[in-house]
Amino acid sequence: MDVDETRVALLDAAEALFYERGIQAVGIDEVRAVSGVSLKRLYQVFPAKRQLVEAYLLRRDGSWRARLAGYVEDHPENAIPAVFGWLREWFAEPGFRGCAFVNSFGELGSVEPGVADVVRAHHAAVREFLAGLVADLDVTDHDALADQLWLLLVGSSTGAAITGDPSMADRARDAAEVLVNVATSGKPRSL
Amino acid sequence: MDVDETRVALLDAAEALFYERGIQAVGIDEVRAVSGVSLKRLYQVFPAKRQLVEAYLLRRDGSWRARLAGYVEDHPENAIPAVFGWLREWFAEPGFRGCAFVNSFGELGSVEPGVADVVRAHHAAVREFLAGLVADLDVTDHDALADQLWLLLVGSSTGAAITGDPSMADRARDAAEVLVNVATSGKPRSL
DNA sequence: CGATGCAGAGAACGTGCGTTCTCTGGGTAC
DNA sequence: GTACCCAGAGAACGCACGTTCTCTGCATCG
Repeated sequence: MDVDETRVALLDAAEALFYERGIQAVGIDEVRAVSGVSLKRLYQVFPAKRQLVEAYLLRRDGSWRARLAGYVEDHPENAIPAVFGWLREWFAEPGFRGCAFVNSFGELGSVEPGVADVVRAHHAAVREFLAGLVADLDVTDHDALADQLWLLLVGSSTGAAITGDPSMADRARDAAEVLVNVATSGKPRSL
Repeated sequence: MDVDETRVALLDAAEALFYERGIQAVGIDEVRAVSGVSLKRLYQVFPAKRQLVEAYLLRRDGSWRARLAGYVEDHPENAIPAVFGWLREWFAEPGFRGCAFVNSFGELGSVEPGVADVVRAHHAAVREFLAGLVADLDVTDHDALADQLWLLLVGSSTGAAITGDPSMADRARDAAEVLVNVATSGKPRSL
C-alpha cells in the first residue's frame, strides 16, 4: 500500500465518519480502524487531525461539484432544473445529512480558520457554477439570479436534511423556474 | 440570586458562547466563568451539559420567533417582505453566525437526538409561521409557497453566514416577492 | 544464517473536560 | 458564644482523545 492508496483509504474513512457524525465527534482512532491504516502511517500522511479535516473537505469539494457538473452536462437543454434534479437524487441517498460544508462551518467555522476558508471557497465555486448557467440567459441582472438560485440550493440542502424530505428539491426547482422565467421577462423555455 | 435568576444567567452565558463558537468547543467551566454561577449551583439547575444545550436551544427558539413575529406585526401591510427585512437586520448584527439550529444540527444532529428534535421543531414552527402569512393569499398551493419562502429564509441565513454578506436577505426578499406575485397570478401588491 | 531496518500494533503520555468531592468560611439558631 | 448548615471555590476523578513512543516480528541484504 503506497502513500496514494493510504491517502485514499484515510480520506474515504474520514469522509464517511466526519459526514455522518460531525468532525469533533469522530476520533482519530476510529479513522484508523475504518481505514485499516496504522496510526504511524496515518500521522506520516496527515501530521495532525486539522490537516485530515481540511483534506477531507477539499476532496469532497472537488467530487461534489464534479458530480453536479456531470449531471448538468447530461441535461444541457434543461440545465437549471437539472441542478435541482440532481439535488433530489442526492437528498434521497441513504445517509444524506445536508451540506458537509454548511455542517463543518457551523461546527468549526469560528474556531478553525482553515475550515472556514475551505467552506467559503466551496460555496463561491458553486455560486460561480450557477453564474455560468445563467450567463447566457437574456436577463438584466445575472448576479442577482445566480445568487437566488444559490440561496435555493443552499436552502433546499439544509431544509431537506432537517425535514428528511427530498422533495424540498422539487420545491426549490419550481421556485427556480419561476425566477428564471420572470427574469427572462416571460420567454418560456421548457415549462 | 434565586433559581430563576441563576437559570437566566446560565442561559445567557451558554447562548453567547455556544452560538459564537459551537457547542462542543465550549466547556462547562467557561459557562460557569461567564455566568458567574458556581459549579455546584450550575449542576443543581442543569444536571448535565446536554440539558443546558437543549434549554439554550429551546429558549432561543422562543425569543427568535418572537422577535421575527414582532417585527412582522409592525409591518402588517408588507408582511412577507418584512420577514426578509428583519432577516437583513439580523444578518447585520455583530457576531451573526447563521442559524443556531442549523449549526447545532450539523454539529450534533446525528449524535444527540434531543438536539435534532429541538431543531426540527424550531424549523417546523418557522414554516408554520410563514404558512400563516400566505394563508390569506389567493394562491392554489399554499404549502408550496410556504415551503419556498422557508427555503429562501433558510438559504439566506446560511448564505449570509458563509459569505458574511447581509444583502443576501435582499436577494431572498426579491425572490420571495416574485414567487408571491406569480403565485397570486399577477395581482401586484406593492412591487 | 545473522544483522539491520522498517512497519504495524498498541501502550503510554499529556491534556482537556464533564462531573463529583472536599474544604472552608460565614451566617443563623439557640 | 457555640454548633450547625449551606453555598462557593476549586481540587480531584475518570475518561476520551490527539499525539508520541516502544516493542516486536518480518523482510531484506551481506
